[in-house]
Amino acid sequence: MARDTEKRRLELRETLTDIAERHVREEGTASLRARALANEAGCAVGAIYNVFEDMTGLILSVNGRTFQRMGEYVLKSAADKAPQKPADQLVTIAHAYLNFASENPNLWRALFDVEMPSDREVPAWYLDELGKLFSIIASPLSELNPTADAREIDLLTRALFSSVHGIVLLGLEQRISGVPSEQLEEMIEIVLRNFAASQART
Amino acid sequence: MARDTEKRRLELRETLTDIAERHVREEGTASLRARALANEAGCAVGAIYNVFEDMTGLILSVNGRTFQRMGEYVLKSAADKAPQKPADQLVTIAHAYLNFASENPNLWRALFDVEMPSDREVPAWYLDELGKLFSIIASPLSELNPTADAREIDLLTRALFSSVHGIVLLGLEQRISGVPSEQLEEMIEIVLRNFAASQART
DNA sequence: TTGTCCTGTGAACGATGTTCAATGAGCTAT
DNA sequence: ATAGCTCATTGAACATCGTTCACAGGACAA
Repeated sequence: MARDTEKRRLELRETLTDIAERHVREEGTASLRARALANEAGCAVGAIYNVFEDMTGLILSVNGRTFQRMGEYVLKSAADKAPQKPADQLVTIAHAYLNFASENPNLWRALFDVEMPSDREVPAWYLDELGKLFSIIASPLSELNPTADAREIDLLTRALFSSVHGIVLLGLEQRISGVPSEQLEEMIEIVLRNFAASQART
Repeated sequence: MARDTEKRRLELRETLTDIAERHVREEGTASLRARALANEAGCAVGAIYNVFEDMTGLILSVNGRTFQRMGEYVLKSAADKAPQKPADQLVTIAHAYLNFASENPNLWRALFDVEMPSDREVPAWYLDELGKLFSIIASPLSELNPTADAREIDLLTRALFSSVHGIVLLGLEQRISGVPSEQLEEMIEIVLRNFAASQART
């Protein structure tokens, strides 16, 4: 019996995540409604709270999938163009990140829009996924600068990721930056290549 | 009579903006309540809507002040250290931006958190203020690269601003990046100096 | 059949931003 | 001074929202 309900709940979790994912993709996180979800899933509103802690938990579940897909997408992009010089790898990775974000703007934005009540802690897998992204960047960086120790590489990784993230973020917010998306690739390339060039001189 | 009500409304606008600014500074945009504001201002809830289009309009009013103060702060920081070489100017400006953001995290975040209904347009002064920030950056950039045309400078400006913005953004979101704030200055400096060095070689 | 769990239910709750009929203050004309 | 009119202000009412929890009803053991 216990097994049975557990299975049913797992299915409901997945069904709800499916529906929520579609909504977020099409309309963004802000338009998620508990009642609409329950309707489409054919369950009661309360059922959502049997399976998720709250709406934020559901969004985190959607974000889990997005992180997964984004990681695969970036890795595949890098693999498809391998072998490349480290600087080119960085550009490839960053462009893949930009591409994923512009093709899935709402899902991508949801990754960073989650409003966490200060008491609630970020799930461990969330930081894990971010760590994976970082490690993809760290690899060509170490190659580019073999003498740097782990702490330096870590710092550079976060700096570069944040930079590219910022360009993508303000770039997709077209109402703020007004930058056409072709130029975003150029901007990313400028920052990364300038960085790589200086790094090589060291 | 018409003059009188206009004056009264202007005062209410300012009073409400005062109160809202304090709330945002202390608790963030998410904790703004129309009823609480009306209470503290000693007016009816409806009065808010006589003076602002909606809550978003009020937040925009707060953001106007923040933009103002931030612009002055950044300019003053640059002036205090003048004269500097272009690369040093860029670092000074970026550090000032970081400083302002970490000293006023909630107010700063509010600048970019405004959720605009897709139909409503961003106020012109909003883009103006951003333009001012950009021009502060563009100046040392032109000096650094005198042969670049306006379009190139514009691109570089947005790229650098977005990069620094990204570092500040993910840096202040300590639960995501976990980067101590001293290292943020270092990260910014790395990106900017590497950029400036490559630029100088051109 | 009866009794005992336990699970899913959905009406109810407490907030929220926003609206709009009603109030009343202040000005004008007599 | 008084009556009448205009219009800004009001705050109760409305529509929604996420979230809860007393309860109904099904599954299983005795």
